[in-house]
Amino acid sequence: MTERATDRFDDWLRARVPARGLRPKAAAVLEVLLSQPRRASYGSAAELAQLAGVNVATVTRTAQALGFAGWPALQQELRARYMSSLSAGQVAAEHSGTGSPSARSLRRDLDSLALLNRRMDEEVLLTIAEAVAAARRTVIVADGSYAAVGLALAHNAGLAGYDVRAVTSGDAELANTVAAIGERDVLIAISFWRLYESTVLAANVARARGARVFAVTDAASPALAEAAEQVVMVPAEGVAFFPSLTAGMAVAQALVTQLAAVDPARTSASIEAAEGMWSKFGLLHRRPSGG
Amino acid sequence: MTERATDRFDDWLRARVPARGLRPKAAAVLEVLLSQPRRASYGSAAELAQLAGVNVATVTRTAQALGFAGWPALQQELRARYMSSLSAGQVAAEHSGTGSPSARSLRRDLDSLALLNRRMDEEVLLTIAEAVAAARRTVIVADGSYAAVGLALAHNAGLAGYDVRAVTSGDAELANTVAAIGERDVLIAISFWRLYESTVLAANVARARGARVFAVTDAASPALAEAAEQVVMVPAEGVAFFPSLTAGMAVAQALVTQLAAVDPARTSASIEAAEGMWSKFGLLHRRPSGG
DNA sequence: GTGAAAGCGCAATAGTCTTTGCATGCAAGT
DNA sequence: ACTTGCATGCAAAGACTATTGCGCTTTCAC
Repeated sequence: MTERATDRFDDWLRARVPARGLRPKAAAVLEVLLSQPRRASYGSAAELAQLAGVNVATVTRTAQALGFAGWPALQQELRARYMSSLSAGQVAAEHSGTGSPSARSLRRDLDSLALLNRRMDEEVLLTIAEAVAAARRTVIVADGSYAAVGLALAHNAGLAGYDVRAVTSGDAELANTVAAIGERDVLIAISFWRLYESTVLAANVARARGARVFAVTDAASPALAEAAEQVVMVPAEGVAFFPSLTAGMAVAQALVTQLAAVDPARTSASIEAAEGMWSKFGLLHRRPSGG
Repeated sequence: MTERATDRFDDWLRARVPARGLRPKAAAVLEVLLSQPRRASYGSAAELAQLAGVNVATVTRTAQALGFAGWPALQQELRARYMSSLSAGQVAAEHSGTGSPSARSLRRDLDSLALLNRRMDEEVLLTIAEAVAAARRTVIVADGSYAAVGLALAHNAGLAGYDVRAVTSGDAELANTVAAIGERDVLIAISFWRLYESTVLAANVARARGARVFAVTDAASPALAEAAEQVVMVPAEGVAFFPSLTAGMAVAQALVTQLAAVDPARTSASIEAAEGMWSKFGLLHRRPSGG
């Protein structure tokens, strides 16, 4: 299957990690390699270093630690693997558009979503959806711009009839909410690009309290992966300075869709109730059924 | 099919050939570009020269003859074109309704994004970006689950150094904010599926007060289209009860990317300042750089 | 057949990228 | 508390890449 292509890419790279493991900064470099293969396969060592938040030298040393002669050697292998994982599927395309930043951004998101589509393991999403469905309550931790994804997830899950709350407004609220987490609860940590200290902390505390913890991220940081039962990897590479939230949003959407399928009756009832309320409050401009 | 994608790629490159044609050696270079795009997009000018049986200098001159500054410039365009022609093809893969709900959701989003990519008029995004850049302040109205898109837009635009605020917490706040809107302001209304009454009202009031009004929506409702100077149409069809926010998020991302390109210096400075603050406050788990 | 013009390779130059030696700071163990 | 070892950043060195000026060679016109 096509899905295996990217898996092979990941596995291949991970298999080269030496027995004694990787130092923190080297691990950071590896994360970037896995989460942004395109950029890594084209860019220079210096560019990669900046993305990983390390010095250029560390990139070279990481390449050597992975068993390559240096960065160019690693990059060459990377190119071959990544490209073949891309072209593994049917290649049919229609592509037009000029090089304006917005057009490039759209194209990039399309690429990322294609990558996500192939890489995504549905089993993981199913596991998370079932956990949320079974939970007493679900808390979503999402800081920075990722808050948007968390909010969307919480909103729609709520609509589907589940108690899902997004914590997005700072450490104080986060502390209070985490304090109330218990054994029958679920915590989902959403984090792209930069990992906030408080997110890791919240995940660890929740885990210690017996809650089930999941993570949605663009790079499997050891700190987060350790606390999480399952990690959903999402490409978040953007064309400008900002990581793209598009693929993350697609995952949120997929998760809610899966959640809605766990107990269709419950979801239908919940949505019907919500629609009733909308009408009652006169919120909508054009009504669902023209009423 | 593959041939179609390649045709596009070929056409684009051939269209850049100057009127008076190419000299023999330059034609040889072009031939290699067309027949081995992968190698060309990764390799150096010297490698390409060897493949074409010409001198390195000829490669550079051919790039210039094709209207690029030099080989690196040509290569960059080549990469973008070639890569997207490859991966956009994944979109055409398997339209079947099989698979888990989450997998279907991802596929649907992928389709939507492909559609968006084809239909999107970059001119509109450019217009909006420039309006926001020129505005004293920008207000984003986004209720319900669309609030997520609005928040993402506001957050990233803020990071890029512009005063963009999302109003998402109800009619009271909306009323207050709209009351402060003036001639030099911009309002962006985001609305999918359901159109909230208050959104239409806000758009009309802002328009009446002389602000520039734009809309992002999945269906051009007359009420909103009337108030808006430009309407961005976004596919938002989901597989379950919920409209998908993925394509909307992609538009937000594209918009911010375009905005960041309006005044790169301003954006860079703003982001640098933000990064400095993150370090100062110790928010991040893995720091950008140990320095 | 001769002169002019243009293509093209050679080689020098300027710039960039990778690697490595060295120093520093942190952490673990005595 | 001191020492030792290791990870990491800094900076210099070395290698490579792209571009451009220069001159040779081919081609076409008269």
